[in-house]
Amino acid sequence: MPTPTTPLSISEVADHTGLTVATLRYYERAGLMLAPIHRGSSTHREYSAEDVAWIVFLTKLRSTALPIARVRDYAELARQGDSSRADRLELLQRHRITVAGQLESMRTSLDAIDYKISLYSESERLSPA
Amino acid sequence: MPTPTTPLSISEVADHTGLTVATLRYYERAGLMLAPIHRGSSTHREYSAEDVAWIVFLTKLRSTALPIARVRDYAELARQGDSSRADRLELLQRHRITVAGQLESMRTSLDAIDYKISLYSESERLSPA
DNA sequence: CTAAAACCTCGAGCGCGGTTCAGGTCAAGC
DNA sequence: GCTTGACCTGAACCGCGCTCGAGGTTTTAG
Repeated sequence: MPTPTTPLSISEVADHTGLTVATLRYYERAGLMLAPIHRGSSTHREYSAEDVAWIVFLTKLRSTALPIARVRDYAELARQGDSSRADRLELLQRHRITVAGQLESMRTSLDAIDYKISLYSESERLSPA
Repeated sequence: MPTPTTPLSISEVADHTGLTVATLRYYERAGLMLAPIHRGSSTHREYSAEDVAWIVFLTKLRSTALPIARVRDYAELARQGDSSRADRLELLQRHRITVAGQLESMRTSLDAIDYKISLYSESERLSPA
């Protein structure tokens, strides 16, 4: 038997993911979900554990600055099933490279900022307030 | 004698910094420059070496996602001279902490993405195309 | 039964960070 | 001296990623 786990309301998912309910609805409209969110005998959304797991993962993609359009591409590929596996892998690998570059660039800039900070701290030491 | 070094035109600065001429003008209008760019016997901008050095540094601030409004704050402080040194240091240090957090969060998310990639690669290995 | 809280849709609005356009002025090469 | 390309200003416009508001329905607590 597959673990049933009672579905979550949109505000529960918001609490769990750190997104707002507005953002969750927006993401759905934007086609980022793997499947339309189930509505149980009402107009209210009921998120399954799988829905939530996907939202958590897509949030990680977003937090590494993957544009929403790319997340949608990924979701569309995923919806196409197994035949798209290679394409999905490639999308992630491409993104991995982009992120690595960003991290490196940020690290370099941070070094320059740290150097500037060290200059301030240095002259602070030499001529304290 | 202070190194005079012939001033640079806006497009030369653009080439040197990787910004566009439009962005350079936009930054100036937005109050990000330490001083208004000098105009030599014409309406054309003439960037000094100091101007360019500052633009390079502010670009590093921007590339670590410091909002333009904060860069302006920093520039305003710098214009106030020595009395603002402590405030400038604090601004940079605050930002430093923010960036460190961002880097850590990106790194964590990247790990999740790498894990996903490894899953794809793994099942690729088990059931190759 | 009722009132309040949570949910719904649709569409407009917003903040950020530039970018583009119109309509000129200026300067360097021929 | 004239053309051509770089430069100027001011203002409108854009893409992204949400966010908010209006107006209405549904669930839940008392």
